[in-house]
Amino acid sequence: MCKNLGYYAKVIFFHKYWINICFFEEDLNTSNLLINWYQLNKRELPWRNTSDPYKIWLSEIILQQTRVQQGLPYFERFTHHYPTINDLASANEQDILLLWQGLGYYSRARNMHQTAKIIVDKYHGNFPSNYSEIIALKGIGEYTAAAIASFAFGLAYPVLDGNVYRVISRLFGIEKPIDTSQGKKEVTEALNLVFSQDNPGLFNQAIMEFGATHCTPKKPKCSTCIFNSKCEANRINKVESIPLKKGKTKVLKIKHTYLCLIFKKNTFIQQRTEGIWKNLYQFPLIEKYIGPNEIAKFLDNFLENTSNFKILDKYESKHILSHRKIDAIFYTIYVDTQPVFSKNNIFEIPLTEMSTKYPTSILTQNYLKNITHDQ
DNA sequence: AAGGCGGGGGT
DNA sequence: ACCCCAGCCTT
Repeated sequence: MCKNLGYYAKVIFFHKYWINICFFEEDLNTSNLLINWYQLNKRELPWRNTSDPYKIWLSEIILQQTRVQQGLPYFERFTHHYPTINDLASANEQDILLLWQGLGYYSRARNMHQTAKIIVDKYHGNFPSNYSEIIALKGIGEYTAAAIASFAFGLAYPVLDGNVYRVISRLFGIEKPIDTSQGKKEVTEALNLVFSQDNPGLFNQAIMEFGATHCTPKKPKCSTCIFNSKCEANRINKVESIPLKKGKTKVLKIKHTYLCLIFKKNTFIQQRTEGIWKNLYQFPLIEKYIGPNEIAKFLDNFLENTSNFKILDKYESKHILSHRKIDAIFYTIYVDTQPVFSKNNIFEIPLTEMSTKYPTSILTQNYLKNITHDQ
């Protein structure tokens, strides 16, 4: 009786997809097909061979909006430097950012550090084991909470990431844009129909792996697919256009000029305090293009004293991000007297420490590689 | 609901 | 060029 009520509720909600719903209600082995496929085709990954919630959490934070291939070396680095959550909690943020350097979305590292300290202080180093406490932690949203809950503690929460959006929307032929609340709701309901309450962790791993390596965004392997006969997107020949997104991330074009002043093997840097690359370090920045003949004027603005200078190098580079396109110029400038900056957030370090002790953006790292290569 | 937040790889 | 990736947070 209850089962019937649930069934009709689903059919009513999915009136548009009712044929598929009936099909999936009858065929209860969709999750089994996925799990069987997974056990035959899964990649060997280090975080799959542990039940340590710390390692699982660490891997999930690293993998947010990040491909396995890119995150893998970072996972190895972090588990090597910080084998337990206590090690991570007692580290300082600068060292953590240094280890995170190059991975992007640096708020992940800052939030991870904050959460580690909370788990040590409030939970005595034991990762909380229920969903509501897990999702309350900084940097953990619906996806990551479900992943940790199912992988580490065997709790029945389905994960919904980019892979799952794609697999489910194609399987059910959902054409509503998935970056709308309506589209998200439809995918969530459909996911609940095929989710395995008995093997939540295995099912979650399986459907994500299937999306990552088989039901891929471009050129999915439909001809050898376990769902070839029941995939609605395949049936109506819309695999390439599903899932649909409204999209429209606009790219801002901006120009940066960095002044790398060098005085007796030392240089001068500042820490960013907000926005992109927050808490990372950089050479003094002017947020527009400065020509070589304007350098004198800007040095006067930056410095309280005057100095003879010589422009050693002009390094130009373009840096592409998902929401920025930065045209940057780096000037390498030798000065012959000790600079005194009028801005007090600029401080002096040995130039060689810029690439070893201070976390910086890839943009700055590319410049550093360039000048050290020249010398 | 929309926009900010990195960097790399694929097509 | 554009799209996407084991998303989250703020407004």
